[in-house]
Amino acid sequence: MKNESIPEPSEAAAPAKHFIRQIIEDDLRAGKNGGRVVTRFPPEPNGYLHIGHAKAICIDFGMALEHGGECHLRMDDTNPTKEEVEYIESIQEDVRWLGFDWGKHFYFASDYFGRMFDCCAELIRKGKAYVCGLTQDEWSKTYRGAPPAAGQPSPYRDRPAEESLRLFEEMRAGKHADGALCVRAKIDMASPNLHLRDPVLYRILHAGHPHTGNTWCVYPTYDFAHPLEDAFEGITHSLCTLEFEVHRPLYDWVIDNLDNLPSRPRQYEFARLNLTYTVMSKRRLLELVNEGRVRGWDDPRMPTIGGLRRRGYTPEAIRAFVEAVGVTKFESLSDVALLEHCVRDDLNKRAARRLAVLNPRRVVIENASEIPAEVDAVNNPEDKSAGTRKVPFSSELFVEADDFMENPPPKYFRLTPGGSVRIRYAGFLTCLRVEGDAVVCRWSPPEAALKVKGTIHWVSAKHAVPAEVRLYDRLFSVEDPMAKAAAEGKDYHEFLNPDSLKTATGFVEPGLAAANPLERFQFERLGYFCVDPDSKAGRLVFNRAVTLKDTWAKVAAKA
RNA sequence: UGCCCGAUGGUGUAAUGGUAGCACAACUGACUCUGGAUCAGUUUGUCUAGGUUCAAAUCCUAGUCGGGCAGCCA
Repeated sequence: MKNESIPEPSEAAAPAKHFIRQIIEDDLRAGKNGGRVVTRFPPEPNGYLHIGHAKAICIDFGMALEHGGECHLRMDDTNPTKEEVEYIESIQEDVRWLGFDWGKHFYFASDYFGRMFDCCAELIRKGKAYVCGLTQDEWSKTYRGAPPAAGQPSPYRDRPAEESLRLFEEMRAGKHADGALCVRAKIDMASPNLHLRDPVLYRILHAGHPHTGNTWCVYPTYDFAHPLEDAFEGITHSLCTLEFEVHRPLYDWVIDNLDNLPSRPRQYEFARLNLTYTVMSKRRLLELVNEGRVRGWDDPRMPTIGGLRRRGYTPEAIRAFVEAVGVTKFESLSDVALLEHCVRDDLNKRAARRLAVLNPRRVVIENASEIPAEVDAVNNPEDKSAGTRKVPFSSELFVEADDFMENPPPKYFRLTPGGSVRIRYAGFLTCLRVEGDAVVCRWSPPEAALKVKGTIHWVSAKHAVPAEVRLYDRLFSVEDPMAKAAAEGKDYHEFLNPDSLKTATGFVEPGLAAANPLERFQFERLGYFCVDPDSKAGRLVFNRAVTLKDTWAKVAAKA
């Protein structure tokens, strides 16, 4: 049935074979890991997820999904002094919203504390780890050393295994204060890679843990815990960001020096996502919230998943963006315009069209007796199945103030004195005169087929419903606020965009009064908008996700 | 400073020794009851210097620039 001369459409749509896809597919071809692909997304529950995490989520879950594997969601909670339960819920919500499913594979690193303790004891028994009594200060100032110079061995390095084992048990039993002792791997004090100079495997932390409570007062470090978590869960491809590259030899050391681990995971690193006109670090985002620069973690200007969701961005758009950005080891700065393109591209196909006027100008129709009571409007020209709706019409309209000019510049295609325009779905208006704040017009039916160059949107003044419309723009006015601040010795706050939020009180067509929170629409000729959760019956609130492309704005800006 | 990693148009990426391609952005034009969408087109690129090779973005060496590491953070 297939016509061989027509190329497979899937070929053109095939996603880029980035290096991680390449590795996974090579492994599969070579029959590694029994043909299984198991990945994991391991957030530390110490903050809200942002679009940078979305990239990692799409890669972690995406690679598994694409190759018939599974992806585990794992809370990497090895440091009770930094983590909070509050975030565990929101992380799950965000991953789910992005469209990914971990099935039954929801784990906590802390669930493995018992096994990890045993692994550490095994290393001690083998003479590959020891309990060290040096203070942090002594270690970093006099023993660790700084490359190219080698470090000096800890005086405790050759402590007999039995003694270390006994002390390790005492650490667990709570007999020692925070920092008094720690367990170190015995690797190489002369290594040019500092992570191999007897790194800490276990430390004492007398702190309540959000998940294990007071069961433990010794906790494994990331470097010891992570390879174990991966091995315990049978992870095949442990994908993380570039800053862990130098940790990989230690990751491998842990796995290679332990017997009876159930699997042999491999770590691969890719570049994290950076976006223009925003900041991405948890610390900076927290500052913006705490300083009241934004209204909260889910403020629609924030690059958090919660913020993007509230702004009206779709999971599909975010996933398309991540795919478009690609996966490499190059630390790049991606243009937020590409994200916005993905949002428009998705919403154009799916969002129902509605009429709304943000900055009203009153129009009075003189031949009121000739006008219809309502008109038919197409819900989505990109999707016939969306159907049509009735929109009430009357002799008094609101149009956008920008759509009328008494002294128009050249190439202005909208309403002008003596001129005519089409009004969307409802025939034509010809401007007769201006009377006070009102533009007086004569109405003509669609059949009149007046020759006009423009179409403007409108709402019937007596039927329209008032709405608060929040117009968002970029949070910062420069592409790379952190880099610019560093280069110019300034504070990044100086580059905050003072106009990142403008509020308009507009009017929307009456059907919109019944819209649900987070429902998305295109307001014709204006952009894509989303019902804010603040919205209530009688007090509608919309967020602008993104404007429509506006070529007139460019022409006007040049003139 | 030592080690590790990286460098392709304005931005993000592809090309796996054999015609430097795609997307976004920008700019033209066509079309249009959204100055939207769509369609057609244009501009712009292999960090530098050597080497290997019939042939180098790709391999080698050196340099330049950028990023990372030097927590008992992750």
